[in-house]
Amino acid sequence: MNTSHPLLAKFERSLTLTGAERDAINVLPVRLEVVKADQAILREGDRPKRSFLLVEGLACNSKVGPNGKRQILAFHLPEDMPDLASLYLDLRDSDTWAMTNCTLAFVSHRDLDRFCDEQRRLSKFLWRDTLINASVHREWTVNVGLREGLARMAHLFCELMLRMRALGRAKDGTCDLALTQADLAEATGLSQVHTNRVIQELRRLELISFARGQLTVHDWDGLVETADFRADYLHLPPVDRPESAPGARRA
Amino acid sequence: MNTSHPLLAKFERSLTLTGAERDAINVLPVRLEVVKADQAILREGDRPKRSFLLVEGLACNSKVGPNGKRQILAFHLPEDMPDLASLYLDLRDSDTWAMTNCTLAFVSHRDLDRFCDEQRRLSKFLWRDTLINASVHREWTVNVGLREGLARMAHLFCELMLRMRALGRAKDGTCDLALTQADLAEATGLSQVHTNRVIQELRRLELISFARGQLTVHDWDGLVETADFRADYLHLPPVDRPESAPGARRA
DNA sequence: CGATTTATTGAAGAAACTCAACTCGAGTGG
DNA sequence: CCACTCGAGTTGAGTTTCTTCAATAAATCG
Repeated sequence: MNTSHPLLAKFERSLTLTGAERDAINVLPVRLEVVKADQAILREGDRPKRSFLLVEGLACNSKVGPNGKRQILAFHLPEDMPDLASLYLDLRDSDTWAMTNCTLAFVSHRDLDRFCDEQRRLSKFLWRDTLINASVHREWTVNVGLREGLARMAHLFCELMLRMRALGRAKDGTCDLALTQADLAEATGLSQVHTNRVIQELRRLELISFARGQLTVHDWDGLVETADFRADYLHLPPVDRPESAPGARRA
Repeated sequence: MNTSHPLLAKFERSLTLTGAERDAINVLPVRLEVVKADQAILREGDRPKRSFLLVEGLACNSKVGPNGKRQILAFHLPEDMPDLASLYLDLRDSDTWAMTNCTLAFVSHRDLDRFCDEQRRLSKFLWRDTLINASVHREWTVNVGLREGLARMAHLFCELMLRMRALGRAKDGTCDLALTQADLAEATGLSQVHTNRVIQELRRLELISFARGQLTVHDWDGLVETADFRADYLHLPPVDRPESAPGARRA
């Protein structure tokens, strides 16, 4: 059981911390909470007094549209802070859902605000984190607005695989992703039926497997090509482990 | 000719500044530049060393998709800072275009970074500004992913009218918007032909007029309803002028 | 005024949607 | 251990929305 501060892992994945910075993080009071799968963590209209880091689990950000249908706007993986925005934007403008059982580390806005005043470098890193979020949103708009079904789904798989990989949670082109086809439909703006057909096509092309909450990329280059995927928008930290490509071609 | 600092107007629209804050802003070196209509201001892949405030004109943020088609991701009106993100996110992930002749006020990242360190309240306001940008991106994803053509276009008109209004640039439900139907098509992810038909339908329903770079809303409530529009996501400052609704019903 | 955008129209076709039924697999409880 | 249930995935068929192509009208600009 590791008792280190949940925020440490997040910062240390990208930064080399000074002693003072590390101390400031360790001193930041956090409160761990667990949310069951398919429960709302935050709702549109909420005015949270604290933000949280996703320690473990899979969450999503979504909005409900006219016909009652839901649009998923982002998936959140461990070390994400899906609600950092509420620190300086009182009113929540979308919902956040736990897709699996999630462990959350809450920090009060009061403490976080002071932390940002005192730890300028780390504050800028957090700001940057919210900017990357916005960049991902932009790419999703392109995805939904411009790409047809097959490319759209392929693009989503590319993003998820790379992000999981960056967290060290993908091995040999395989990672756990507890998503149903219905979830993928809501994320791509496609119907469930069409989502199913698109996934079948991706399988037929031998680009991926996706079943029982597990994604495997068989042909990374092929997937990237059908997705028109360029990873820049994710602003991922440079890969330090020399593990070559995310998945070998025709693995 | 007003010679006051371009950033002052932006801050003062939402905040009551202290003398020290006002001084800090006035001391911030800016450089005014003009960009002609249909010129790129920034490109994907750029690494700007300065950010800018849009002083006058209309700009947009966009990305080019697989088929060479362009998706517009946001429209930028005066007092916006379309590229504030580059302050803490080196690599530009989208293009910024001037849609009309634009006047830009550039501030170097070095100066802006120091400004943010020293002026904590104003720094948070700028951070908040980027968070609102992200919120708008989210709503656009919903727009493109969930709403059908008519509602999608109506939604865009609602947003633009409210934002122009918040700037005091709309009178009697009318505002100048130098956009072509092709621009609107790129912003909504619809084809030009379909965009044209959708706009005709909005006219037929007597909700709006849109011609020669001028938008008029004839029936705000009706437009809001067909758009499924809720303004929360814009996080607009509370309306101080008691000018009732943006446009009277069946004006 | 002629040239060049911008807007509009018609018609055929593609992509994706809805509805409805059916299969499959993983529990659960008798 | 088997029948049952329930969620997830799959299939077929008809329909809608939107696209593309191509041509025409109207507005704008030098």
